[in-house]
Amino acid sequence: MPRSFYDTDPRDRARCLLNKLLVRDGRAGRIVEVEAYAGDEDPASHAFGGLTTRNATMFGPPGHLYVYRSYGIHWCANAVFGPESVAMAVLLRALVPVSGLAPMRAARPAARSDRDLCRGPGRLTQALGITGADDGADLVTGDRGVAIVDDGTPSPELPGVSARVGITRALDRPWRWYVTAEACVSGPRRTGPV
DNA sequence: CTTTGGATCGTCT
DNA sequence: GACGATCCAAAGG
Repeated sequence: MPRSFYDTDPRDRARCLLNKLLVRDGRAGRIVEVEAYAGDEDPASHAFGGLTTRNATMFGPPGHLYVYRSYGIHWCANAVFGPESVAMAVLLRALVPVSGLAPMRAARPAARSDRDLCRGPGRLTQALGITGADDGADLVTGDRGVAIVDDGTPSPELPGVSARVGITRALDRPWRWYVTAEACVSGPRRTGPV
């Protein structure tokens, strides 16, 4: 994806990431669930309240990877959106495994089936081997082996839409999008289509 | 299938 | 000193 793809408001463009590929060295998965976080306008965003050491990558140029530690245990991966100094991002919540299944299984012995390899934000980073060391990687150039690429598969015309998962504030904002009827979408219950 | 509780630690108050 | 943009195993229907 070109840099310009990311240099805009993720609330308008996050759904365009659906069906794109997240690639990590020999492993790849199709993005089927995303959430937009709108910086200082969004009480649920890590950037709400301004620049800190943790969220600094979100304030940088678009098209980079923002990785943070969740609940002290897991890593979660975002694509940074919007111009420099504007801290917006899209959380990648689920993938359909496409290639490199063997190393994914090795990285996630707890997964009972391939469906669970990348179903959830903490799980997909574990399956692809993404950690805090990858924070700041350039998704456009793939300078550190992580990239988002378009293989020609179009995004769904009518993605599912819902409130974001796992947050306690700004629950009224419908900024989660997913591929309807896709078994690898996360959550105990999948919300219905639009 | 659903619910529940524990793990674990960097970050910000 | 509290609290997460979570996951997993265990237990009950």
